[in-house]
Amino acid sequence: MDEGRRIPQATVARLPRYLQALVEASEAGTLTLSSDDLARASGLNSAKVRKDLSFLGTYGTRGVGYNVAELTTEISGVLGLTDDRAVVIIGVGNLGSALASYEGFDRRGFKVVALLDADPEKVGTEVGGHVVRDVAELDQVVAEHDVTFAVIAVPAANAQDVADALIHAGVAALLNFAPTHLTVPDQVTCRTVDLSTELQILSFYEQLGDGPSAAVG
Amino acid sequence: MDEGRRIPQATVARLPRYLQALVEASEAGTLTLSSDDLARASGLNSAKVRKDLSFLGTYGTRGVGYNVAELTTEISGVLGLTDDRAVVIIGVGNLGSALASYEGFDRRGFKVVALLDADPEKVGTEVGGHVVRDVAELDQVVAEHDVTFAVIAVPAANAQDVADALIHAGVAALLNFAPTHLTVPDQVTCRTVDLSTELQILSFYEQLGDGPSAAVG
DNA sequence: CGTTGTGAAGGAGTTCACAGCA
DNA sequence: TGCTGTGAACTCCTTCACAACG
Repeated sequence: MDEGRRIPQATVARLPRYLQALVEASEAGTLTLSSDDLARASGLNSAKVRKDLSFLGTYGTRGVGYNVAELTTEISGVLGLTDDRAVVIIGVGNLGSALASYEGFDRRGFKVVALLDADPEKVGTEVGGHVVRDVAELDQVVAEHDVTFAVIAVPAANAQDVADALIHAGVAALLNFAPTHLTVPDQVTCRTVDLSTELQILSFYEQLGDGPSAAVG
Repeated sequence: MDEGRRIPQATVARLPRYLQALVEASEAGTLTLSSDDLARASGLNSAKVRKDLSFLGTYGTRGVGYNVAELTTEISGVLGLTDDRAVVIIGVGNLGSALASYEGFDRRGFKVVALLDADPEKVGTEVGGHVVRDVAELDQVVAEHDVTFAVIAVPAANAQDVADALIHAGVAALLNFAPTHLTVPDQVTCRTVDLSTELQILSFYEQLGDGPSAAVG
């Protein structure tokens, strides 16, 4: 209930994994999980799990473990997943189209409210249950649906311009799939996921013949 | 030229960014870049850039900067990007199809040699210039093309089985897009990229009204 | 008795600040 | 003079080990 603590970045990056393990446990009818159970499900060790969860407060019971329902609620709350969040996807190429049809968004409370593209050929077509709108309507769409999240799936050359437009429109969080660094003001959060970067990192460890498994984005 | 050094994980994860900045500089006709130039292009600071590059050896010239061509070769070499690597994609759903058509792979020396799926309806169809093959042919495909990399784009429930089959077939590096932790032996490298995890992390920092921008996978 | 919660120790990564070299 | 390369300080994260407690 209290929120005085500052949660370390590394811990924040792992909370989604715990959440997923909790959801799976819940679906399987499990009522409590020990730090060791959570560790095995997430590929971590139990000390790390306990330390991470201790930053959220005291939710475990000694000798028993963590209550699945209670911890699920707590982590969801900390991550800000209690209300649905409106998301727009910019760029309806291969990746943008795939993301538009991805069910994982809705399942976690992220509601895709619009797809936008600059290509007149694409505007008006239907993709993943949405009619593609013109990127020029961005401000309007953002205001209309109170959009806070955007997914950038445009070519690298246009990504910074798109980001600037999104920020101007009032979007506060960007998930960037363009293989380029985006410069954003402090109050805007941006994460970049680059597939070829991932493969290159993989390549390094592969040629080493061994490497740290795992890795969240 | 020497390779006695152990390169820190954090540095490895940033090398692709430098490589990208170098390629862009090269295309723009720039011959040298200072650590400060590289820092600005990658959204880092110059001390970090210099420290990172110092792990590769001594490639800079004091008072001048780094030779673009030379450093490009060096980083490519360290990442093991000198030869083309054969990649298979397992799972031809929305995401798998998008990845099959993604040009970023080829551009970095990763050659998609086959798409595989378990669904008989999909086997035989053409996606991104490849005829989809049956996942039962996995061993054969891997042997045929000397495949070392695989992209897993199947539902979470099947991901571990697919990973096991890939490892059995001799694949050494996995890029997993299924939202689940995969257990792999030490000599196999696995990275997981989960879109909804990314959004959840984003959500945390968004509600904070501020956060660390950037983030490679 | 089993499992959490946590100080303390240890390790990794970042930043500082400047000597050293072109 | 300008920029690299790097020891040293610092901050952040992980692991250990055990007291506290249901």
